[in-house]
Amino acid sequence: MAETLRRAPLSRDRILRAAVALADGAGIESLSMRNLAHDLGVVPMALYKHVANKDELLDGMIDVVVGEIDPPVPDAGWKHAVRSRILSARQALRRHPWAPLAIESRNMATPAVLAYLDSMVGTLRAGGFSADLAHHVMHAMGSRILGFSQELFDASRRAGRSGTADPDPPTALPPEVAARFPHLAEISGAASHDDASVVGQGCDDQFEFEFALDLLLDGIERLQQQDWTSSRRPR
Amino acid sequence: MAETLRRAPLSRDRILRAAVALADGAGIESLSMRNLAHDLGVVPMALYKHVANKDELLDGMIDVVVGEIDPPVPDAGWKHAVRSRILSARQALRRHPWAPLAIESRNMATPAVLAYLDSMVGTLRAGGFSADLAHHVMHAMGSRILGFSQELFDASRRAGRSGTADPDPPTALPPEVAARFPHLAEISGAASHDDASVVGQGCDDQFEFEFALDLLLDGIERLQQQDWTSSRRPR
DNA sequence: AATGTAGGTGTACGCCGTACACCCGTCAAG
DNA sequence: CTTGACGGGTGTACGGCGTACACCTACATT
Repeated sequence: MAETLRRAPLSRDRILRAAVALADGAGIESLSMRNLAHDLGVVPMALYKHVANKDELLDGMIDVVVGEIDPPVPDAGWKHAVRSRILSARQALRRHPWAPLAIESRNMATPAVLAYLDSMVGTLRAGGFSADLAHHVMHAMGSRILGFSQELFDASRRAGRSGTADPDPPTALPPEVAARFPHLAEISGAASHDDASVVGQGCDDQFEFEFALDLLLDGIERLQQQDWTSSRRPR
Repeated sequence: MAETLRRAPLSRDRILRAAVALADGAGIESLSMRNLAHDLGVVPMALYKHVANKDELLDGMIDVVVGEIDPPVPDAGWKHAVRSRILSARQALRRHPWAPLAIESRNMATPAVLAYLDSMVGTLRAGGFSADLAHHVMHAMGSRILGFSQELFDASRRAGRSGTADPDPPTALPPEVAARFPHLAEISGAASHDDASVVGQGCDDQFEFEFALDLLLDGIERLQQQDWTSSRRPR
C-alpha cells in the first residue's frame, strides 16, 4: 500500500516520457514494452491500458519530440521564419537521435506532425507563395522540414548509449578502404572547417545541414520571385 | 535424392535473390529467416551457412538493388551525368519499395554503396568541382543521391503486396482533417499536374523528385560557377 | 451495502533471430 | 578400397518480442 502511494499512478503521459527517456538513454532498439514496463515498475500488460499498442506508443513519442519545436517567430519574412523554425526542429531532433528513424518508419503522420506542417505551409502562403509552389516546396524540403537531413549513413543514428565514455574517434577511412575509393578518400579530408568524412564521421553536421538548407531556400526564393508555376518550368 | 537434384543447391546469390523477391512481393516486414527458408524449400538454419546473420542478409539485398543502377553515362557534362544516374537509381529503388527504409536503417555503407558514391564524387571532380565543394554537395544531396527523396510519409513505403487489386484511391483528406489543417487542405489540391496531397497520396512523385533534384542541381551549378569555397559563404 | 468500472496482474501463444549438436554425401589421401 | 575430413542441410532449443485474454482489486456511484 505504501508502495502504491510511493509510485505515481501510470498515465499515458508518464509512459510517453519514460519511453522517450529510455530511447534517449539506451537506444531505440532497447525500447520494448517489457523494458519500458520494467523502468516504470509495472508489469508489461499494464501499459496497454494507456496505449493501444507499440505503434501508437511510437506515435506518441514522436509527438513529444515535435512538441519541443519552438513556435514560429512572428513578424518575420517567410525565409527567416522557415529557416529558424527548421533549425529549432533540428535541435529538438538532435536531443532524440532515435527520432528520425522512428518518424521515417511510421507510415502516417500524427496530428501533431500535421499541425507542424500546416503551420509551415501557412508561413509560406503568408509570404506570398502560390498554393502550387508551396506544394512543391514542401515536397522538395522533404524531411529536412523536420530538421534532419537524410544522410546516407548517419553516425548519430548509431543508437549507442549517450553521455559518458563513448569518444568514437573520427577513424578517418581505413587505408585499404581509402585505396579502393580514392574519390571518397579525397573529399573526406577536404572540408575546410574540420577533419571530416562523407560517411559522416567527423563532419560539422550543423554546417552541412545549413549548407543544404540555404541552397534550397535560395533556390526557392529565386523561383518565388519569378512567379514560378509548374506549367512553365525553368530550363 | 530426386528432390535433392530437383532443387538447385543453396547459394548466397540464390538466397539474396529470393530475399529480394520476397520483400518485393510481401513487404519487408514479411522478410524473416523462417519465411525466406520456407520459400527456398529449406530449413531456416540452412541459410546461416551462406549469410552470417539477418543484418548481413539485408546488406546483401541492398547491394543487389545498387547493382541495378546504370553505369554513368560517358562523355557528358557533370550535371547531366549526375542527374541521369540519380534518376536511374530512382528507378531501381522504385522496383524495390522496401529499399529506402532498409538503407536508412543500416548504419554502415556496404562496399557496393561506397563504390557508387565514389563514382559520383569522381564525376563531380571531373566536372571541375573542388574537393571541398564536392564534399558539401554530397552532403546536401543526401540520400537523394540514391534516388529516394525523403518524404515525410511515403505512400509507396506502405509495404502492401504489389501488383493486382490494390487501387488505394487518393482519398484526398478526410473532411475533419481538412478542417483542422486548412493550409494542408489548400495545397493538397493545388498541384496543377494532378489531384494530389502533401502526404503523398495522389502526387506525381516523379515530378516532385525532379523538381527537388533540379532545384539542388541549379543551385549547385551556380555555386560552382562562382568558385564557391566554404570559407566565404554566400550571404 | 451493492455494483460497475478503471487499471494493474499473470499466464499463455505464436512469432522472431540464432546457438549448438548432429548427420550425411562427396572427395582426397593413404 | 578404406578412411577421414569437411561442406552444407537438419532438429532442437533458448531467450526475447508483442499482445490476447481472463482475472482480481480498489474505489466511486447509487
